[in-house]
Amino acid sequence: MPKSDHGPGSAAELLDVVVRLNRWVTHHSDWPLPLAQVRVLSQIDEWGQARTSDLARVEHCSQPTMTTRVQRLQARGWVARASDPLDARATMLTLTEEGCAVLADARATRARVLEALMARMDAPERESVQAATRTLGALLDIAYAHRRHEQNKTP
Amino acid sequence: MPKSDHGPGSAAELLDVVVRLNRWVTHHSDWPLPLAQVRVLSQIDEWGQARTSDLARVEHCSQPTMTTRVQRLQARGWVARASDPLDARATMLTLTEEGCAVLADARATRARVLEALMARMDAPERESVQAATRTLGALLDIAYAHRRHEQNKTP
DNA sequence: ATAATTGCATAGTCAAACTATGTAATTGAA
DNA sequence: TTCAATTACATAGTTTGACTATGCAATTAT
Repeated sequence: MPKSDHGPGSAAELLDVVVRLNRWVTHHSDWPLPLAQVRVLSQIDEWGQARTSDLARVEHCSQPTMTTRVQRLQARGWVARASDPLDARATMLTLTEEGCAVLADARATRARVLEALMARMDAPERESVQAATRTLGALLDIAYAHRRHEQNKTP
Repeated sequence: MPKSDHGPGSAAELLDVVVRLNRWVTHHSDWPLPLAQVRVLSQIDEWGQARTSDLARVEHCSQPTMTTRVQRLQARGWVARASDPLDARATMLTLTEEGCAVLADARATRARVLEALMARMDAPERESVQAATRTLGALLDIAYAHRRHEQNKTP
């Protein structure tokens, strides 16, 4: 039993559960690739296209670090670069077909681990999981909507 | 819109939501400490006490790496080591009072970010979030129960 | 037009992870 | 019991990878 504990239904508890679910799935899906690279692929996929500096910001790393990461992904043929017609300084990064496939594979590998768990649930429990997914999705929508209100912060 | 997509209510979607929620909270709570160290504290807290090699296993790193991490935590006075009376080779790691406080602080910092989000929800929505927390907790219970059945794997 | 800014790349330093190996304690077999 | 095998952890040395500082080219502002 953990020493520290928190009330039921609290935000802290949700975070705790989310972190542990993440960790469990990561632990039980052996994936040869560095997770940091997969996250970059995932971000580019989410945005359709992205700039190096944007990726550095969301990945919480410096811009040179992201530059080298992207170079590695490009060397593997998973990311393509095209110059932005509106701004010749910037380079728009997109996923290649192979990059999409690798990302899909990574996601499927992780999903299978979770599916194996859900297979041990009965129908109403699985329905609860789907409801939970929708609920957390709604929470994320609020987060992303909220983000736009605070984009002018002091650096 | 992302190129790759998956069906609603699927395990993949749950993982996606969970990862993004995690990332959003991490991104919006500025914490001066390396997250890897907090995760170690969290694991020791979860187990009450732990060995270096156990922590290395769950943290997906080599044993020497975990040794140095633990040494850093011990140097900060957050982790205490005691020799296992049943096995003089092993050292049992526990959280100190300060370590507990640091961990609680880290969790509270992250929780506040999520609470700010939930404050923008109405009562029934918050109730849904609590239900989601319980559901994912149940999923984790299945995971942890399942773990005991596969502890004799081929390395 | 020129200064300031922005986006990315490169250079160099440093922290941190890994492999290989060593030491001490425990377990098992002859 | 005694000696080999195993286990838990620590140490040494190498290498990967992240950061700061800086440079160059394109863009924006005055």
